[in-house]
Amino acid sequence: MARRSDHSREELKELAIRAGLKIIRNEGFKNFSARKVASEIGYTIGTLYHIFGTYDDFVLHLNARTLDTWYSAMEEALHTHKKGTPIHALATFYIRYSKEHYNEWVALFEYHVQEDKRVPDWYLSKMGRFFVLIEKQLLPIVKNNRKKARRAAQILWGGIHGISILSLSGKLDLVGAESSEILASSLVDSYLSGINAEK
Amino acid sequence: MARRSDHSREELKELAIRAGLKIIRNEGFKNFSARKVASEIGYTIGTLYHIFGTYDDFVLHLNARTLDTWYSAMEEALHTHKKGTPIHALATFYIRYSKEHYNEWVALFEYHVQEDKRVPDWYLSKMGRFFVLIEKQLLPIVKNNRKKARRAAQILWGGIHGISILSLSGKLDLVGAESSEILASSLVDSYLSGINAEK
DNA sequence: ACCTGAACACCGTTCAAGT
DNA sequence: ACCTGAACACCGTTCAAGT
Repeated sequence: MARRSDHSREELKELAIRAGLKIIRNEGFKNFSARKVASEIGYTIGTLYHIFGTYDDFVLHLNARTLDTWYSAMEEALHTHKKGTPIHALATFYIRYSKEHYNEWVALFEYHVQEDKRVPDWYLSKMGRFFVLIEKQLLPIVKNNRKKARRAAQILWGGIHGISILSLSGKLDLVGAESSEILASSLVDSYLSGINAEK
Repeated sequence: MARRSDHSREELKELAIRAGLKIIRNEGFKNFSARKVASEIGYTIGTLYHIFGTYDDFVLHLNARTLDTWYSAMEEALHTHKKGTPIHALATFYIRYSKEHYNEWVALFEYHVQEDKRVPDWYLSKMGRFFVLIEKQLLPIVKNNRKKARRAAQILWGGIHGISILSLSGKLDLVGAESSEILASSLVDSYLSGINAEK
């Protein structure tokens, strides 16, 4: 038994990615497995390895898809936001999105490749787009100082990310529960106001 | 065969925690398993479950130990720092510590309990101490406004945490590599300067 | 060339059975 | 009461063997 030509390699890849994200979404990353995906799409585990090489590569492709979806939604949010600065719109969107897509978001940031292996460049550049987008919004605020904008983008993105993590993993619960939206927005306020006070 | 009274329940617990942290430290959280700990301390996997109840509870106890060690070191850092503000000292210490104890730190923040289960209160209060410590340093900066200090503590801790994560997981690599120390320090500078500009 | 499925070396979890 | 170790239902990974 072999050589079912039901699907091309590309179709198979797409099938596996969709099924994988569906499992992550519905059952959480903790209950995700390559074997579950195989059985879901009606192929064997061997085929999945034939396509993706290794478990880590498979997850990387799933996360890449999540990043693509996320980035599109973020651009959309940027173009349609009505009130507040673009930076506030992005911060608010981050918090809301990570809450609504909690399970995909966990897979995205809780998954670390082995210490000896490096994250591939094509994946890093997908991450990089987010920083570029924020940097662009920051430029007019810092008088077109690119270096300053770049640094601010990293700090703000990291900061909002951290607030989101602590909040979603329940680690802010005991500390007096201001919502992560308020914290993120307050971070943006104070940080931007501080960055302009310096000369 | 049974009823070896080589160790009391408490001794066994301590043995397991030390062995567990050793494995995490040396081989990473990804290669950690309860079975490895059992074989390391010369007991069976059944005994480990007898003591800790479940895998999740075991990891929680390991992370609790990490938090204790970390908190002590942080207090120490606060009392011995020479230059800069206390907040800067704490921020710098966070970055350095998470880098030096990377594997334990991954176990600490990459591990999420099941969505339906809540993080137990005794564990949350261990997390809470960090916020209290920061809050105390912030109070004089915000004119003894407790609410403001509390919010600032959450934002700064979250922010530094996020910068640390992005940096350690290699996600800032492509974006132009300013060190996480500089980013964290810059966050503190601008944020505190911004928080004081508001009235 | 493409896909299978068995084999391997692991997991967490449970629990009847020993002393 | 304390601890064992086998059993269960899973994993990721590999690869000879089929068409």
